[in-house]
Amino acid sequence: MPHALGNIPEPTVRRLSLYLRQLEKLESESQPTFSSQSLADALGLTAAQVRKDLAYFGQFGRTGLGYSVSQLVHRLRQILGTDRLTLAVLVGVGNIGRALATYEGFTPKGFQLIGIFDTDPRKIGRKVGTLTIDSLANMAKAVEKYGVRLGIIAVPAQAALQVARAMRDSGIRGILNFAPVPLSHVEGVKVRNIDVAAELEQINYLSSQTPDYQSAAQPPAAPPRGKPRADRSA
Amino acid sequence: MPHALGNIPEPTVRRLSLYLRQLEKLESESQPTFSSQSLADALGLTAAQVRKDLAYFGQFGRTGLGYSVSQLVHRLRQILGTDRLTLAVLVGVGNIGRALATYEGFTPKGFQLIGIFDTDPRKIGRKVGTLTIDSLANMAKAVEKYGVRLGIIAVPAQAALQVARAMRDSGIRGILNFAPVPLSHVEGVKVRNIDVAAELEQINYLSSQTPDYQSAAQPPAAPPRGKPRADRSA
DNA sequence: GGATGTGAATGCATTCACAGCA
DNA sequence: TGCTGTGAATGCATTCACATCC
Repeated sequence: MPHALGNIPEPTVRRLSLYLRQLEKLESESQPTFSSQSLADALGLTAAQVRKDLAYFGQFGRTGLGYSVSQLVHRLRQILGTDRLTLAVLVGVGNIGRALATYEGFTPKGFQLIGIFDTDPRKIGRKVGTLTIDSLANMAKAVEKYGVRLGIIAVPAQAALQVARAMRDSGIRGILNFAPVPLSHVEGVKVRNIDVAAELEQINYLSSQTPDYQSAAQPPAAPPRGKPRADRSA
Repeated sequence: MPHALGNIPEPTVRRLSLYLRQLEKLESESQPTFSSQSLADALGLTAAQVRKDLAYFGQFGRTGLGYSVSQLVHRLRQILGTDRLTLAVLVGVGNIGRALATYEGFTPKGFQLIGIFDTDPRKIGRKVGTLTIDSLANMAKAVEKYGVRLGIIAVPAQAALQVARAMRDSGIRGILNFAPVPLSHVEGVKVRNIDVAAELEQINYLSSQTPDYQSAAQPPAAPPRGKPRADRSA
């Protein structure tokens, strides 16, 4: 049986995207197979972790031989839902919204932005890339009409919650939120928050905890002997 | 003793930013104190978790009374290093880079972009916001001169690793990476990756695992009785 | 009564270590 | 020999539950 799925730990799911990236690279280099060790090395993880992650959704490797790149690419795309086109809308065409609206990275990954919305009357009607900014009031209609699954929020903080609910109520299933308010607990829709300022705070904290790389001009204080430790931050 | 610090779990650090956000909001509403419960509710976490997190760096609450908003805001800023100005540079002025260069969210959080760099000769010399795009070759000089701590990478995937190393070698301590390559294991510098396409994949996966909110017009299948569960995604 | 701080218990994710297969 | 798949062991983070104090 092709494994139950359904119960994969979140950290694993997060790594699947990384695996897919790396395997696509191998595919473009015509590498037919890979080992858990080689993939782990490329990403700074451990081989056991890679194996466990992949084993969650079936037995793909061949003992002694490794995994087939193309097979895994196929399966990972299936799991992440990028083997077919997924539609998305964007709300909020400010700085970040504009950048996202013209981002070329979506299409090759199986996502397509089919509508961009704002409430500012001065913006409505303007073109951004190939899309024309529409009134937020028309979002629900578009979502229903095209069966849009994902929403991207790039509005100011105070408007975010309201937009998130509107998206959910119109049938959207998942939200990527760039507004600096955590929307994780909005009921009925999966949200992931990207907060640039908060990320900077994190790095600022982390980097103040570690010694200066410069001052260790010598090989940076030989790692305290032991198996490679995976770095959690990713 | 004001607690050892130095050993705070990463998930906790990530939440500190959220706490700070929320407390700044309370401060602007002139709320003098808060309880672990109220903060937890606002963010979709549990009270015990908030208490544990805060207890990592001292005893701030008063039994029976709660915590002082202003005291905690002060301390959190200290910990996250946003009580003083932190300088950053940006490399790669494409779509996303341009948006970040004009993002107004940095300053109020204690970060300041002091230089933007690119390798494209057609871009060098152009102004973006208040800054003028400079040649990447001049980055190291600027970093040393001003003691810049943080770097933001917004270049194409294949250039990212090289830029990261250049940043590290010039003395930068932490990197926020928007290029779709994981740089987590670059030695000598703390990296956090933001990969928009990967985040969409995550949401796409997660949202395909849960039932449709619409079709559950009834109270969505009464949560299987139990204490509130914190949502990990944040 | 209300709310903190914290050991103890639980629950998960990671790592180990090895059997098994090509 | 090389490398997977996986139970067992470890290591952490979360949650519980309660002593403690205003």
